[in-house]
Amino acid sequence: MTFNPLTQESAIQSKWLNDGAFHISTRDMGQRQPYYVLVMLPYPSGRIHMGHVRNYTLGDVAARFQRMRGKAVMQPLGWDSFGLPAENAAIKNGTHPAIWTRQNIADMKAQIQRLGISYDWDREIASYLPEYYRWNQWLFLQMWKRGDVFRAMRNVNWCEALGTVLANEQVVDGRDERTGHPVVQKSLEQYFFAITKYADELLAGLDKLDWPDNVKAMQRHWIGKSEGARLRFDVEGHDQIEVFTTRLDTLYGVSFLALSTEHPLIQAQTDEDADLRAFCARIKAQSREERLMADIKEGHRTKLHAVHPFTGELIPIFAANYVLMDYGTGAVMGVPAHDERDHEFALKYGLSIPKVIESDDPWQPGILINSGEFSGMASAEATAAMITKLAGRAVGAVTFKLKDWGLSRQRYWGTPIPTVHCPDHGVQPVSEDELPVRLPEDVEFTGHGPSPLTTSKSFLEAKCPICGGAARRETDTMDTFVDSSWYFLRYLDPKNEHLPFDKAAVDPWMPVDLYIGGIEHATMHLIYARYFHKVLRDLGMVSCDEPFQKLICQGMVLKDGFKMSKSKGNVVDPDDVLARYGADALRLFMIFAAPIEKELDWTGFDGIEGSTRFLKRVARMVDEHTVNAEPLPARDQLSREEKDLLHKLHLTIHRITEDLAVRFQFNTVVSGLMELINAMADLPADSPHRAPVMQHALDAFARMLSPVAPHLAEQLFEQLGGRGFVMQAAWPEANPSWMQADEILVVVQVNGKVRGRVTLPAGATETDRREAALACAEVRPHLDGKEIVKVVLPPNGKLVNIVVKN
RNA sequence: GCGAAUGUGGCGGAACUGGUAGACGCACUGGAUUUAGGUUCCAGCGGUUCACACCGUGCGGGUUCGAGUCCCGCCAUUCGCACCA
Repeated sequence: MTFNPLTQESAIQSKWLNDGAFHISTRDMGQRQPYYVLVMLPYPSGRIHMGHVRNYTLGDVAARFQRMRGKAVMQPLGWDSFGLPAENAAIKNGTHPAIWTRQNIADMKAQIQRLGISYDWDREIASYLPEYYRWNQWLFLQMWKRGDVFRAMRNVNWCEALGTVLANEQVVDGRDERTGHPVVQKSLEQYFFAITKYADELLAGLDKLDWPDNVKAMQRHWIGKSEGARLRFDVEGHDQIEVFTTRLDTLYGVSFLALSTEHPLIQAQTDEDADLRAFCARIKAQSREERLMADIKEGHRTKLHAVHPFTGELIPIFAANYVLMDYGTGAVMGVPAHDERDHEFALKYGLSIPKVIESDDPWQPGILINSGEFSGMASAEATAAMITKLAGRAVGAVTFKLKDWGLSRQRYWGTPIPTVHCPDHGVQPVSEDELPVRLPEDVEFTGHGPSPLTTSKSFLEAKCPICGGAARRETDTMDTFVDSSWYFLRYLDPKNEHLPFDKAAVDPWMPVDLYIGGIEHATMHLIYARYFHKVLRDLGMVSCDEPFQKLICQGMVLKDGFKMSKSKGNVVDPDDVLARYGADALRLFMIFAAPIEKELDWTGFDGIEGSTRFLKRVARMVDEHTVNAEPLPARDQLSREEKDLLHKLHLTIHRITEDLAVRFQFNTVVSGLMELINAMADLPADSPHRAPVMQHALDAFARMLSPVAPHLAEQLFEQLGGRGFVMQAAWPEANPSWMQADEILVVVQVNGKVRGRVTLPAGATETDRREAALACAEVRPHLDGKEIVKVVLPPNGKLVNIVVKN
């Protein structure tokens, strides 16, 4: 049979689908161990790109390999199908987001199916469907009951001209990216998940995960745990100010307090201090980028003074642009001698810089000086002593950079937040039996303007669950990160009409054994999903602590060194490649061309031509082979070349198995297969037991090819007389006795330089090796006239190093 | 600035516990087959050199019988964070 992927691949795909070969359920798990392979929930943009192809191929190689090794493999796919692009498309084309989304999903699904990925499509989910998002709402209500949801004010990007809120990516240089209308910060009351309650556990849990170190480092940094103390200063004529500091030991070095411009005390002062008011207004007007770019510390001296708790000295209070309201207490004690930022600030405003720590590095802890009774103590000791002495005015405290998760979006295309606003009872959750709160259909997409939800009469009218009176339905929708924070659990029980999922359905499969996706989700998605999982655990809905045991982050697919993008015009469409070369060649290239975690450069079609060449060569070799049912002859009857080939075969089985199961180094799986084919091609045509030896080798080869190039592997397996699907056949086992060669090549070095090679029987002793090495003809000239100091014989038996001196 | 990672032929990369550096592939060169192109097959392919030999894994040092691999100090690139008190 010729190699003709374009016609054969779809036929094989149909056979798999008709046979239900990708289906899995807890019931038919039986004695098999579970293996859950997951790829990150894709956004249905309508077209797959090479990044998807790489991602899905990597997952499928793992899934198909584990299936052949006898695992019960769970590999689902679904759609992250809420979000802004659908609304933008609706504005542009006048198509309802649901129609656009449904069509995109259908298109992308067809493309993915042409790749031959072994997804169990019966588990497909889509977050835009009420059957899915009702459970977002249900989970929100459970979290509301537990106090995991709260409402608070937060700044949003507000465009007055359009009367709407914009996402960060819609704001460029302080203006709406389309219309150019100015955008300002406006405070709105919004919903938050109290993720900081779990900050400590989210940090500690990282240690147990088999994740890339850089991702763990990014999460640790994001959580940003910082240990120190909170300390209250008295303020003349006002309430106390609380500061957070990690260096309470420097307290005698305080020469000013710096407060955020948004700090309540500063805000209160703006009424009577016009200059301060102007300063705060100017700082507020600066965009985030401007503040970062400027990189200059600015402050404004208020008329207020704090009192030093030990010395009673008066300390000036400043409003300063470098103090953030949403970290710590929004106020810092300025210690110019021992903090770089405070130092810069003090120099600018002519403040004193008293030195109170003796240390090699002024910014680091050391021994206290000029600090009253604490002088002479080490920093750590002094901190503890000061807390005691301050008698309740200071307490040890921990602060996190992690912020509570604001989930409100002022958008249409998302999960409606299931609450109502009652004039008498405030914000109330709707009752569970009212779910789902559906998105209304009677809406128009006019372009910019308020969310269509705010104009839908049918949607807005609701009843208060307390008094039954008229209430206004909440028009905020949920961040789409909510959808992707628990979807991997819904896959395990996708049709459940009573719960998001049944504990009994998810426990056998969780945690996910292998999660593959891009590094861009290192913080947000991967922290939110971990948080949700811990909440679900505390709700008694799952048993394990962490959702994703092993994580692999694939590198990007580039073209000529650049990220593929429409604007650069360097996009290679996977469909074009599929149409010319077929799925197997594309999959093979994706696996072979670079290590998983590195960038993969699509250098042109040369690479995939090479993959095709290899597959054709493989197909030809099987065509030229005559199927043979004889058992493999005993080892002592085989020729030297036959034994060499079988030796190579079993070494390769061992290596490929390790690379797939343990090392997750997939590119060398392909090079191993290539080496094996090269070795088979070298077997002489007149080799005495050629047919049974080749049968044995080709059979194992077809099985090992199957995860990477599953279509051709099916065809070859059938040609070789295999029964059923190769994808359901057993993975070959490396036979340890065949991994031992009869003869060993021993490298002979003189003073560490390779000078010769000798071949010895496998059972050669150290003495044999030493003698053979010293007798080796190529080595003799390097020994003549020299004194042999010693002969090193490493235990691996593959090398001899003769150390000589003149 | 802080943190992390990575530096190996023309290119992508391999070398698993310190033990033959450059597996495998791409590109390239020569040859065979072919009317020709393509395909396929054979051979070559780190540098200097006729050769012997020497040099060679970012640079400089160290440990070792032996270093791409371990240690110290630089340099470069990439990524992440970036006033986090």
